[in-house]
Amino acid sequence: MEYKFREIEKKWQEHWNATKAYKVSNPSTGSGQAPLKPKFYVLDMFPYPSGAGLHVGHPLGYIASDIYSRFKRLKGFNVLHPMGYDAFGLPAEQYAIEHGVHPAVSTEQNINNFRRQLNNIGFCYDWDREVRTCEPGYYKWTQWIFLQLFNSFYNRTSNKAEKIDGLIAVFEKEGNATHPIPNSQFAISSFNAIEWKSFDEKTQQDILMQYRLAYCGYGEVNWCEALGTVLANDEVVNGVSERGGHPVVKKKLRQWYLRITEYADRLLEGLERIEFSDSMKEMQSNWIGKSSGAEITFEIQMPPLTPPEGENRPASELHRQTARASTYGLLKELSKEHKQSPTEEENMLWQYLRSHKTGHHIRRQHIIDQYIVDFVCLDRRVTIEVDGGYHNNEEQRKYDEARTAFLNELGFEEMRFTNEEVKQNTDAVVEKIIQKLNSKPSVRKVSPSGGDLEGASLTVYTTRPDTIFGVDFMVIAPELDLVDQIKSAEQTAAVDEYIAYVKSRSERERQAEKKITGVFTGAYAVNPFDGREIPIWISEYVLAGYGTGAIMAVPCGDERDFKFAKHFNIPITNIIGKHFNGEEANATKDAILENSGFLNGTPMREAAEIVINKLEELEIGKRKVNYKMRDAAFSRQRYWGEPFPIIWKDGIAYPLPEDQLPLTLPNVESYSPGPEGEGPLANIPDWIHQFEGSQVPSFGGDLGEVRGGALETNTMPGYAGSSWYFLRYMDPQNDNAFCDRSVSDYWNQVDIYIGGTEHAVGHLLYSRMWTKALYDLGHIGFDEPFKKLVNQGMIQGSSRFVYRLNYSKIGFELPSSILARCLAQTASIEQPNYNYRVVNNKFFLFNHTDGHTFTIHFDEIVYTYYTKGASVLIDLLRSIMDSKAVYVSAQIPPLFFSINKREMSVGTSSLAEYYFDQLHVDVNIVDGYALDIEAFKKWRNGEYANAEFILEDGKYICGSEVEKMSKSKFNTVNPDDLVNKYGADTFRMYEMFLGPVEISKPWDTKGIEGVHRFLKKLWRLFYLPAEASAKEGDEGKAIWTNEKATDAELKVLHKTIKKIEEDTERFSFNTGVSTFMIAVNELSDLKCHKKEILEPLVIMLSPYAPHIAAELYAELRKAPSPSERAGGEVLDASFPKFEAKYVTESTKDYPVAINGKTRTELTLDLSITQAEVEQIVLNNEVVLKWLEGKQPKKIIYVKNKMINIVV
RNA sequence: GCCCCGGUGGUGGAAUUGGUAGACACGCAGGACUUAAAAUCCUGUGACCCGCAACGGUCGUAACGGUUCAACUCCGUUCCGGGGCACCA
Repeated sequence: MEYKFREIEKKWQEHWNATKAYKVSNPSTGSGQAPLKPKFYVLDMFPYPSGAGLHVGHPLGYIASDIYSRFKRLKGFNVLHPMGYDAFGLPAEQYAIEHGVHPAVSTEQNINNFRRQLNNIGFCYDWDREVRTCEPGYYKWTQWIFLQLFNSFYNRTSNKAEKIDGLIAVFEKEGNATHPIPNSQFAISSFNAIEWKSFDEKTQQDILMQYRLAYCGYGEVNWCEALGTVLANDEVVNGVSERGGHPVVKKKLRQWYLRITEYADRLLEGLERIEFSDSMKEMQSNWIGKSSGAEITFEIQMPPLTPPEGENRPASELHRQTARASTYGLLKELSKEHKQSPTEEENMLWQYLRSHKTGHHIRRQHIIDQYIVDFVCLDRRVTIEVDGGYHNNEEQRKYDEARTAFLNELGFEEMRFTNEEVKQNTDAVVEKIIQKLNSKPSVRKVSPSGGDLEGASLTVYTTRPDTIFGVDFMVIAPELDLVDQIKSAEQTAAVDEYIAYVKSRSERERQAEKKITGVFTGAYAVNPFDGREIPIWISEYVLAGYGTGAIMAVPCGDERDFKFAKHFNIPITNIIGKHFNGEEANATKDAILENSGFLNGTPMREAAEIVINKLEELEIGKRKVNYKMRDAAFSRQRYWGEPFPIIWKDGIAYPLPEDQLPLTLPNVESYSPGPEGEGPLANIPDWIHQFEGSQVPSFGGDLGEVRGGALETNTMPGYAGSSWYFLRYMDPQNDNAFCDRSVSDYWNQVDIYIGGTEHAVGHLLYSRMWTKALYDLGHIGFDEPFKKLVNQGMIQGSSRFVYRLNYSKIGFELPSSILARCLAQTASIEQPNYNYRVVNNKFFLFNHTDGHTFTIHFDEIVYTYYTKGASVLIDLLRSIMDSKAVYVSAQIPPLFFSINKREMSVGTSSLAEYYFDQLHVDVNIVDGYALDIEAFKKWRNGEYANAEFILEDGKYICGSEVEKMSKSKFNTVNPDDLVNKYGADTFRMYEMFLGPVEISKPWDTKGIEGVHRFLKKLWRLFYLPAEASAKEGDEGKAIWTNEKATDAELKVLHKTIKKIEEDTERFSFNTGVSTFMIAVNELSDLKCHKKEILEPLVIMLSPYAPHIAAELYAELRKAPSPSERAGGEVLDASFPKFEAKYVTESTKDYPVAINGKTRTELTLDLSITQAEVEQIVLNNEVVLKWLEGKQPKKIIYVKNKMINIVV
């Protein structure tokens, strides 16, 4: 029998399909009996079913995981090894836009194609567990989990996600004192219980939105008006869209976010408990980017105020810091207390005065000199007091009068109200206040450009507060509103121009830019410690989203700041003495500080603490732990994604009740965005308003019911469905829960997760966060999804290029030189009778003295010269001249030059690059580097059917480059073709044989023959090859025997068992394959056809080459006598057991080195001692020769390794 | 620019913990079998040098430097390639 892989593979695939051989059952379902086997969960990263289908790069990881799954099954585990599709995504929508095919349709087709291709390769997936994120039965639960996140907040005290109802209860009892708002920029920072209750629903919900794990905010997107879409960063190149080159601008849109930042510490901590590679962990922790330092507030320089008499403080402090230094410390505490326990009346009034509601900025419990006032508007110099009953007594009145007088002196006018007034006539009181405020002149600081400087200050985050005296300039992100506020009149034009430039830049470009750019705003900040004025710049390298969007630049200690200072000639202060050489920055922490005011002489390492303490004491800064990671944007202005189960009414987001899920995606006619850049769903009013009129329960129950408003029109991003899919595989058909808790308790974490490093910081962080949130909320019992991660390298494509002469780039020079050369070669054209000149930069116009003229196109000159040669060109010209007829240039076919002919034809390589278009050509019509010209002419429906070629050595040699494997680069190799030609088993083993799973490498089909030969050689251990049969009818006879194996054969077997087991366990499949090859080579040499050896070999091989192994195993077991046949398939066999006794050796061939260089070999007993070794070695002929009579200094003997003699 | 990974014969790669660099395979060359081809088998194959030959020598893991009895492996610097950088998945 021959190795007929097609028959065998088809037979077994059908058999496994029919017998549901890969069906995996859950402990509590099915027949009910709990599996006795331990579980093992092997998972591949979720594929996106692209229209291009599977190429040979995809199955690399799938084959690895398949081998591992089958191996674990042989080892006695209940293995979960599912597959499904991350089916929502941009490409399908893009395809829909371009071809009008609904994404659901194209996605379905793509999936079917994927699945067919996967089945071809013989994977052991339990297809009953397949999931697709775009199916309502799946995204129902994506939406459900979103609602869990929406209805939760992160409790920083208990350090976990909790129901937001609990937070509301706390607010009602004690305000937010114990749960500060995560977003420090939010208008309301703190409130007490009374305040909370006095807020209207909108305000309350706005506040709660600041806590929710899934929340709504605003973010900038790349908006392309021409394409009518939001673009990804990598779709924007140099400020224009990659497709079409249309302008792209930043646009602020309402976006959903996930509050992943609250999990930053736990995501870091969790890394210690999972087996990811160190580099992967490093990438994640770099992404999270935890750092500690300080947030420092710098006042922005004001036009000088007249200081009160006798006061000698810097003007900059006077505006806001109105307290007297001597009593400030005491009053500060008192002020805080007052703020926390306001009287009822004060609180009532505050609700009307806060947040600029009066049109003025009002502060409460503010310290002015030695007094605390209830409210003050510093701008209009008005104080407001709400008096309680005790203000009626005489002593108090005197005190109040003195205080009023004193404040008047400082320029403040005082307003007094009684509690009763406030309580009974709040509106009138507020009205009075507003009138008063409006009537007073503003002492507001206005920047020269007209910007409002009231309260303007600059907060920076720094990890090096110790360098505060080395700050020579500030850099703020150009997009901060503050820039408009502070820019000076002179700098306005420059600033605006720069901002326009930055708006056109992607974030990536801004970070990667080597060129130093920036503009001075004209404003100055004031160093709080020495009053030094520091110029404020804007530059693209500071991003608004990082830290506070502003940095303090210390050029002597930071390379980037240093270069910036040098470039713009900003003087540099050296605070680190000899550590700074003026040539480059030095980020040392070892220096003793100089030029640093009160820090002079302090080591830097101690200074940071001192500065932070001082900042906190002066209330101009605070200790701060910062994360580079930002909250994850969780919405897309797209159609093909999960709709949000959210209804908007009056600016409040109401969650859809769970019984309304799934909220299904409607059909659309067009995929263009809504009028304001919203997603395409905005164009379907019927869908948006489907809950109009129906009642939607609102929050908490006690707020009553809300009549439905409009549905959210954004959709969820690609990572929504993929952040939790590994849970759905466990319980894919469950309609009552995303995954039954008992089921997830059984399958638990993914034991082995296989995928590429490109997901290092996206998917892997998001799914870790979702898992932690689901864990916190009690839905699952583990908080890390993936116990062990194996990285898979990319299989790159080796692209081939052809070089087409670009006629449109041919100017006057090249054809002229060709013409000149030809004409010079021959006198046969009567040159005196003809002259020629160039017309339209496209033609040569020939003039004969007799008046005859004709023109010939440059292209034809060039084409004729290169394809037919100089003499033909001359003949052509002459015949035109002779005929004296009107000449029309011929149609010129495309002309392709073999790679090495380009440069030779045009002179230099840069000219070659200019004149020739480099085009990708399908690698499948190139043999090595030589183009199959006939196939090329038929390629792309004969687009190049009439092409002509300039060859070298009779061949067209292509250019090549290693690139990502992609259909658009025509460098994909389809696994189907290879499976057809060599079989799935060969294909699987070859992919593994290419090299380590985790290494990227270009695909090359060449070596696949070797693997195929190996399988054929294996086959010949079982069946007599035709040519070896002694007599007719013997061909393909089974030749295995029941003879007892020899020691040598057993040694081969057990050596192989050990190595295969180790290699498979550590994912070293390439060495595994070569181990099989070695074993088969050795067994062939031994002429071993013994069942005792072959059966375990076949079992070991079955994870790698399941079809051939199944066939041989089945055949072995039914022959030679039927009585010996045992039941069971190779799938459920047991992995053979290694026995050391067959492979132990008593001697070893030791390499003997002199000074580290191996000179000879010695076979020594393993039990030999150092002294014996020395004796033997020193009597060895080769050793003696190398010693040249010298005494060895030392003899190193490492047992079972080597011997080294040091001379 | 920042972060991570990689670089070994003509090619893919092996060397698992610092211990004989190049396993296994492709390709190539030569040979056997054959009318021939395919298939199969055998031999050789890092570079250079010496030699009739056996044997032997020198160099060699991107480049340079260091640690060590010993470095592909550890450390430092540089170069090159790949991945990621927040709306590709």
